[in-house]
Amino acid sequence: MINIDARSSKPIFEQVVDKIKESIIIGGLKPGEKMPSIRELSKMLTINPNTVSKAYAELERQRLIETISGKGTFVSANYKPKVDEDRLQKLLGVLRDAVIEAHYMGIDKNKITEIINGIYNDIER
Amino acid sequence: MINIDARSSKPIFEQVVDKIKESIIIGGLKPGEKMPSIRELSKMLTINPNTVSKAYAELERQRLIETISGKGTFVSANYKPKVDEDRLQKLLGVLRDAVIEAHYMGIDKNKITEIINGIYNDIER
Amino acid sequence: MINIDARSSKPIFEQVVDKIKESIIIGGLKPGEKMPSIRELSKMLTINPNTVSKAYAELERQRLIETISGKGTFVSANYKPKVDEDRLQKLLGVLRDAVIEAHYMGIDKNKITEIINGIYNDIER
Amino acid sequence: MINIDARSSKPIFEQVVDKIKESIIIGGLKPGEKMPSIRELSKMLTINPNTVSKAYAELERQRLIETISGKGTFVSANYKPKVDEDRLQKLLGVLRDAVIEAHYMGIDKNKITEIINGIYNDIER
DNA sequence: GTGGTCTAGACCACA
DNA sequence: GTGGTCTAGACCACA
Repeated sequence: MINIDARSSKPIFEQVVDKIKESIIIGGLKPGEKMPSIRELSKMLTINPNTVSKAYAELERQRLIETISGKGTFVSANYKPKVDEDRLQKLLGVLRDAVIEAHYMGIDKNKITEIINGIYNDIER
Repeated sequence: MINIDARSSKPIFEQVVDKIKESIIIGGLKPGEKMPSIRELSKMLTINPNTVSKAYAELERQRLIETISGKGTFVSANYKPKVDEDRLQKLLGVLRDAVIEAHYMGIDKNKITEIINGIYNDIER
Repeated sequence: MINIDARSSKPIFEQVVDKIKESIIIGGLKPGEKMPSIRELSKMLTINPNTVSKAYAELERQRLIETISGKGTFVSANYKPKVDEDRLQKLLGVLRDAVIEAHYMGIDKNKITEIINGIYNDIER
Repeated sequence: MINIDARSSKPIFEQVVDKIKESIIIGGLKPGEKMPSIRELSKMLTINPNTVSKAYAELERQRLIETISGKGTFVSANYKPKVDEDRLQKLLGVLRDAVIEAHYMGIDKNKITEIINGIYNDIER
């Protein structure tokens, strides 16, 4: 289930994008499966259809979902990982900042490793 | 040295905050050491003094630096890690999103662990 | 043979129109030849009959095919090129946009000329 | 100058994108130069700011322009052509369709070559 | 029913 | 002043 945190500084459309990406990994949404329509999802999340539309557009750009004209939106059946250099640099930056942030919270390397392991346990089966 | 990327989507004041936090960990800035004044740093980075001011305010809020009126700003000599629940949750969220993002780039758990190790090697001595 | 890409942003009926126009040029469909019925073609392509109907209507409007009531639909035997001003302007616009797009992909005039030649080799005999 | 054709089937935001791409090639907009702000351009074209915003977002995605937080949007100083396979296939498809369309308008290979030459004369100096 | 586009209007953080 | 996000509401082509 997708739950939106309106107080978060992360934009709503981005929360939707991230939650859907997570759902696909966890298996809640399966390759080829039909996504809820923009109108349906906007009602489920009580957010504006335009916001869902923006999230879907971003997911389509990343090739995670595909739109079939007049029929709806579907989880891509054949996603291929892409090694975009810019995205990689951004990821490295985010991880670096996270490690620094953790340090000032008293979280050391061992605890970070534990956390990462926990995330993988949570996501993979 | 601090280098700012004006084209980044990360706000400049946040870049300054993060770079200074990194400097303190790496040891470029030492506990008790005097920080450059707002005017000095704004000239060094060719950014607006208000932006530096905002960064310093944030660092002070986090107790990483201290301003002694009439004397200047100093790296805190006795920083104590704080485990604010909100900050912790945010960190967990960032790491989770990073792992998901990595997954779609074809970066698996082993590579993430390598990357984390690399960051610690880079930061700690 | 006609292959339809449901994921394409080009509407299916337009794909059908374009493929048939191409078939006629290449010679797969000859002047005077009987076209498959709407129902037949819709089954062959596994698309909605309404969609084929729309495509046929467009082709008939362009005088490329003719329906003889009770007998079926036929490739026009005596097509005469028309230089509709609107269509010409549209074509010029499309070509201009294509050249601009090519430019930003690092494709120069010589390569464009090669590509155009390749298309004519592919289409004409 | 950018002029919008409201009756065109090409979406307004796409017309803006294409016109700006053309302007950059022709030299009306130079690398590093400041773009009109979203509000300014929306007034100039008498279209909604959101529409301009969408166009700018697309141009930024294509790395043709860059946003500097709080300062505005600028033409990228160091654009590097990208050879995205999907974009290339789309370009080939567009050119193929254009050639077919031209054929039915009585425009042959020689005339197409003339037209292409004309476009390059118009665009390059 | 489906997604795509557009307008009008508002709010916000950043510099 | 600048761009980014979001809502409300409308219209449209496609299947």
